[in-house]
Amino acid sequence: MKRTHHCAQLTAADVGRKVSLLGWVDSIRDHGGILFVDLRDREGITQLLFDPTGNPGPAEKAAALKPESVIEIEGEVVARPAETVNRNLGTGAIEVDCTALVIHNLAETPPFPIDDTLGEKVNEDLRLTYRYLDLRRPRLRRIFKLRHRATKVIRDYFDEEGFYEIETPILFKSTPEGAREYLVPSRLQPGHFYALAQSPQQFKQILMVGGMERYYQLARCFRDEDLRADRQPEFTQLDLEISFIDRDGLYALIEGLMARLWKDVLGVELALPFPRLAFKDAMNRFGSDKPDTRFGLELEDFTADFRESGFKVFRAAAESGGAVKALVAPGLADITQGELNHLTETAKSLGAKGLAFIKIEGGEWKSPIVKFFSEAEKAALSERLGLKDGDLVFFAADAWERACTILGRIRLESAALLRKRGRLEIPSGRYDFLWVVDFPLMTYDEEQGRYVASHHPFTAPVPEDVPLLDSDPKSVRGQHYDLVLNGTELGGGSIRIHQADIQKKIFEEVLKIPPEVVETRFGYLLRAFRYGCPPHGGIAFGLDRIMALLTDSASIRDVIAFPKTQKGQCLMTQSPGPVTAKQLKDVHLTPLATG
RNA sequence: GGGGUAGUAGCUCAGUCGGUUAGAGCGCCUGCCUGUCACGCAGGAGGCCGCGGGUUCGAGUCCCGUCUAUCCCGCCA
Repeated sequence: MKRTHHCAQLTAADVGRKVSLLGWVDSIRDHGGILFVDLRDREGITQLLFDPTGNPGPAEKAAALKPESVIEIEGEVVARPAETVNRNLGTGAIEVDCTALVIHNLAETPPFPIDDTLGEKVNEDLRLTYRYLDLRRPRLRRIFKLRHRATKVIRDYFDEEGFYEIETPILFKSTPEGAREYLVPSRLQPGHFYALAQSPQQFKQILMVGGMERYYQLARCFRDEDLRADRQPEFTQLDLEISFIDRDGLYALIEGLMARLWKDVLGVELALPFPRLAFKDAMNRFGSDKPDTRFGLELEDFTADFRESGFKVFRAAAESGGAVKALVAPGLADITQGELNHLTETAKSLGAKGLAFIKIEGGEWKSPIVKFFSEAEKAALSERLGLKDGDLVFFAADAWERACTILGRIRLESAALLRKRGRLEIPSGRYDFLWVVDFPLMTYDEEQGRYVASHHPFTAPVPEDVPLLDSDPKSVRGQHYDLVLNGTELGGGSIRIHQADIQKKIFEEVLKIPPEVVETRFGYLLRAFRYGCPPHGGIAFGLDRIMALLTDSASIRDVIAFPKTQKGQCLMTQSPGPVTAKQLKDVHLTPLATG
């Protein structure tokens, strides 16, 4: 089998050349006598000519072809008649006059069109069932080409920066502190289980203790949690860890990586360095710890203005240490009742009791609550929000973080409504990177009645906040950082604790994990920290999320070759599936009676 | 676990107020066609209206349940 060229290669310069091409039949145009085939391979399309007068054998065979069949041809490159040149095709000036045709695989009719515009609309479950057909669409071919290029750039960059690529175990032990894990029963150790690694976190820290200094990995990770458009049960992390580095060093390293990725993959120059925003400011201004800063619509704080308000709901929030936040959607006073109901439901799903609003129409404030406002309160709103006719104002009054979160969500929804009306434009090709920093090290978990690590328990506190660990844990800031792009969290990491005594204190005294549990789960790590542990830090990125942004994909399923559905199934292979009684017996499992 | 959306021909969809034989475009099959490139022309086949139950003289249409996909909340150290 010889292939002299691929299907995007031949041009007018090749006229007269004898060539051999292999690929898929993209389309057939049978004119009764003469017959054209568009031959497609990974690289492009070349038109084949089957002429019954010149080469009756191949032409007769070609009449039996069906789309998506795999064929091999030999022929001569000929110039197309001037008036039939296809300028939309790189190879449109020529065609191959076929002298031989081998049909390697005559395809059945595909269940859906292999076409970008038509195929995009086809139900995803059908496309996933026949993923190999979906993958033939140009859009997906481009995605996986770009994914390959991106991982190549990543490997080159870290190689130049002195990193080692090191693999860590996927079969790990259960560490119930984090995400729910996939359990793997051990055959050799009856009653014991591995857990599939939810991230290489602990191993990469041990690699630092092991003196590797600079580690990275494109690591497959597993989490048995409910899925979303940006979450799959198995996904790929770009994971790295560095000894002897501080936060600024890490920011510069990662900014260099992103700049290289965007340049080499998309040809886009990113402005460096990325802005940094404290968690508190991100919440106050955007109502999110992963703010989309491509548009304004920032939140304003009116807590002080309503501390003595006649409007009980606002006063109560302000008096009890919460916040009163407001958001203007310019020109959205024409919101429909349905849209407003939807926003209210959204606010309620986040714990709001309702969604207070004011429509400004014809110089009047139309709102169920405005009658409770004093003139001073109205003046404060009017002045600080710069209200104009046609504007719509939303309010949230609640505990600070909840009030921010609610309005943050309303901000995104309002932006979507404004975009739909053509009143807000977010240019495609705009990439707003930013670092979110100064996260609280702990947050108090009402359900468990104790503090839990906001990021993970290995995050080092900001040095000047260490004295507060005992007195006021919730105001201790962690040396944690998230990289956010256009409202998506690309990744996060931290400078780690590298001293056994501080790590033990965090586990036992702050997080209140019983010492014996600390010993079984993390004993080996604490032990390692006692034998010369370098200061270190790292970060991990969702490679799938990065690829989704680089390829403008709505879901990471588009950038994963064989993704799973929201119920965690692979529709093509029908996994997960049942196993035999013997298999269960081998791993010492007995099924529970169900139903 | 909860909320939203969708499910009608192979695909994408339409289907009025509950009414007679459920339609369209693409695809598929047959025939014709020697310069097309979304080739064209003529003809044809193709339906458990996701599934189950209910209301009704009558259900694709209304009600209840259920399944699947998807979006979101919870969850994701």
